[in-house]
Amino acid sequence: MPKDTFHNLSKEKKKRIFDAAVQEFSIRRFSDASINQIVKNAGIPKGSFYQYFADKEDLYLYIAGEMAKDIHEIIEPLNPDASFFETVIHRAKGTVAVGKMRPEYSKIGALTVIDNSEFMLQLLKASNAKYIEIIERDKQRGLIKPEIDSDVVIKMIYIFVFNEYLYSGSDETRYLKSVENAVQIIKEGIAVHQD
Amino acid sequence: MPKDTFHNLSKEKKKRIFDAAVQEFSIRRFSDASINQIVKNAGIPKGSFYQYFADKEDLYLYIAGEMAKDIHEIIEPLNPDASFFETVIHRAKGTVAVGKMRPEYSKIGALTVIDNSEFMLQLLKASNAKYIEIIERDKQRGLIKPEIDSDVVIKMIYIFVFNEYLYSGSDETRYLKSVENAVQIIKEGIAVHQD
DNA sequence: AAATCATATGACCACCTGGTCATATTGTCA
DNA sequence: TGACAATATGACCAGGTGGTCATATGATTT
Repeated sequence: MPKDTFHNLSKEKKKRIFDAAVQEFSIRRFSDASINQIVKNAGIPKGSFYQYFADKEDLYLYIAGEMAKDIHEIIEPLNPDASFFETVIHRAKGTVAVGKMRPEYSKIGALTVIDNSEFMLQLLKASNAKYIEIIERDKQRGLIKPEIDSDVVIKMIYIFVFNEYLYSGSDETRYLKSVENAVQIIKEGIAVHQD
Repeated sequence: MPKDTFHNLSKEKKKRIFDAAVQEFSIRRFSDASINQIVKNAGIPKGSFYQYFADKEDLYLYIAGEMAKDIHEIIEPLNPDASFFETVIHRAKGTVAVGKMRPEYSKIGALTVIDNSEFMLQLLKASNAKYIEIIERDKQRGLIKPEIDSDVVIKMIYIFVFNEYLYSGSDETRYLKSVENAVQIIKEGIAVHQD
């Protein structure tokens, strides 16, 4: 977490640093993002950065936390009883909605998919855990075949959703259609069909 | 393509360069691979490298071509009439087989999935084209629902297969099981079910 | 042997990275 | 005002990158 010196900064300066970091992390994945670039964008001296944050990971976690708050406000709440499939579509729509208001946020998310650093792996594992829970819950509810490997499903969807976003550019319609197609296929594949 | 000076080299020297490149490309994705490291591994001067190849892309394409020849010999031939699903499973088994004889080859393949450079995008597009054809053919044969977006299917599988390989480490059993699970799900999702 | 051409070589270039640290500046309290 | 602590600063470091090029060596031809 950021050091005290950072929290003591003026709101304006904190925002400048936040914005600079967001910009950099939305262009380059975490592993490739440059601290030099961030301090240049933020207009702060290099030495000051290390006065505020321990290192790049420290900064990233802070940024991720702040983004999560913003995103939470942008995305409309979803009925917690929604099925896994509904949840995924909702998430994709959320990505698009966020992408409209904060294009960088969605890009930062998408770039996680092509970062295989140990740091990112841990982060993603934690982040996907709640979706695994939803799948397991839907198995209990008889919505998803019990023999399905939830880990495989999550990975397929997570990886696809973000890869597709990464490469769709700004064509949101195409993106949502792709995701819906993918979800439809997986739904057919894992749902319990009532005859 | 490599310059004449490269082709004029002794077999031994060519092999040394090939091996060094394979080693580097199996550790770092194309974008991150270091020419400096390659010339060091190969024991050739930096200047000589540029005597042989125009740049890193030139080298990569050469390596990919040579690898393709080797792989073709390792993987047992598949009945060209095999369904798309059989083809994918066959490919995954091929990846494992290659991984046993030439572990670096499979790693190089897997690393393509986390490289979003323009160069790699073009390469993958070309490489996935033949699978798209197979899907389209299977639609004609009544094996796959005609409304399915073959592009989406290919991406889902390609991305999953290589991501999974990247993170499965050396656990081949787990890897093949994951792929089979994924293929099964997608098969359920896109196949025409005969009742 | 001399001249010509192909190739080999590594020092060098500009530019980047993450990180450090002595020094300068500012704020706070006595 | 003086003393002390907190913070700001950017020059600097070691190590990396892709790429160049003058020079040296070797092979061929005249």
